[in-house]
Amino acid sequence: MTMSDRADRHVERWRPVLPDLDPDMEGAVTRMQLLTRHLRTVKERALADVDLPAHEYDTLHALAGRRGRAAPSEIAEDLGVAPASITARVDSLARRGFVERIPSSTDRRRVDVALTDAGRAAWRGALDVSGAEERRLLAALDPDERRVLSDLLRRVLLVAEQPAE
Amino acid sequence: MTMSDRADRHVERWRPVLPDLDPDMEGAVTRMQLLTRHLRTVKERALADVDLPAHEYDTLHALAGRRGRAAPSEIAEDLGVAPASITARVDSLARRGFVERIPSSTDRRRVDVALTDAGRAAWRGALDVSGAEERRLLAALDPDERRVLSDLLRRVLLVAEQPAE
DNA sequence: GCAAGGTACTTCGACGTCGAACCTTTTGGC
DNA sequence: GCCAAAAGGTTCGACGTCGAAGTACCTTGC
Repeated sequence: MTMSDRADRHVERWRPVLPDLDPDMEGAVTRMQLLTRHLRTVKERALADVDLPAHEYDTLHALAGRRGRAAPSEIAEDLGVAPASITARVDSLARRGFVERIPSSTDRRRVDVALTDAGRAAWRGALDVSGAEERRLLAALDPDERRVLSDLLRRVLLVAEQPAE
Repeated sequence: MTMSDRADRHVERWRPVLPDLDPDMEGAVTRMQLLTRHLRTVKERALADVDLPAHEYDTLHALAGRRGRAAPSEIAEDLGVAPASITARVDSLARRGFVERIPSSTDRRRVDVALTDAGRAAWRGALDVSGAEERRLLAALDPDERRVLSDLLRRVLLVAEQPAE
């Protein structure tokens, strides 16, 4: 006697139209999409309180994951966005003093983006609020269940990484 | 001895920087995000082959889920986008003859959007290709496992639907 | 040593999205 | 009945994203 969530209502609404819909498949996919979207919007709101657009925070985060220094193309790769998008992000962050562009001395095509002290501080300050909702949601499961969830998703993701044949 | 996926590598790369990261939490969230993004891009490519932008397909799909007729605000609600975005979508679909705008006779503020025969045919034609990747990925799990996955995700989503306290 | 091709980043133009403002119509109080 | 408030849809302007073109530089092969 567990409660219905929005995905259950979604499946219920579609069943009359598409009778051979697998409720567990559609349910799982729908829930992943809803959860991903939910986490994104809650994170955006939380970061707005710290006056940091989500895409700028993500850029700082990617930099922090590379020890504070990376090429624009590396940031783009890590974040899964087009390299062209990084230029504007770095422009804003540089204007705010959170990063600097450091031209490479060995290869003059390259530009390293480096986190400043202020940038690292801004990142650290936003780190907690940005992940708070993830922790709140996953607290619904105990550690063993989270392991099971993570393992099931790994098996699905491995198929996604396999190029369709 | 199961294989590593991209989320495992992600967690591995971050552990030195953030030692108190829970691998299963971060892994589960990262996998949901990667899977959602993967499904979106594969769907977009598949629909492009049928010459139908994903956002237009989604609009047809939402209409089909309402028996072929709905108000713009209802479509927006179902798709989780702003009502303002629907106007342009309906414009394109109407130009292609897939929907028509039908002014309500009882409430002259309202405009119903109605699927035409051509629109329903386009939707039906795209329906298979749009869901193919979901079926391919989830075939990695057997039916019982999909049920477990779906149930775990439901419990997480139910917390998301609860307004933070 | 030099031309051809590749690489790294940026610029440009088109597109989809959104919140806010706008216009019309309807509803609710009085 | 009338007038203020709300509701439905569209328009507007700003923004972020992307692919493609552009620019500068490096590397490879001869």
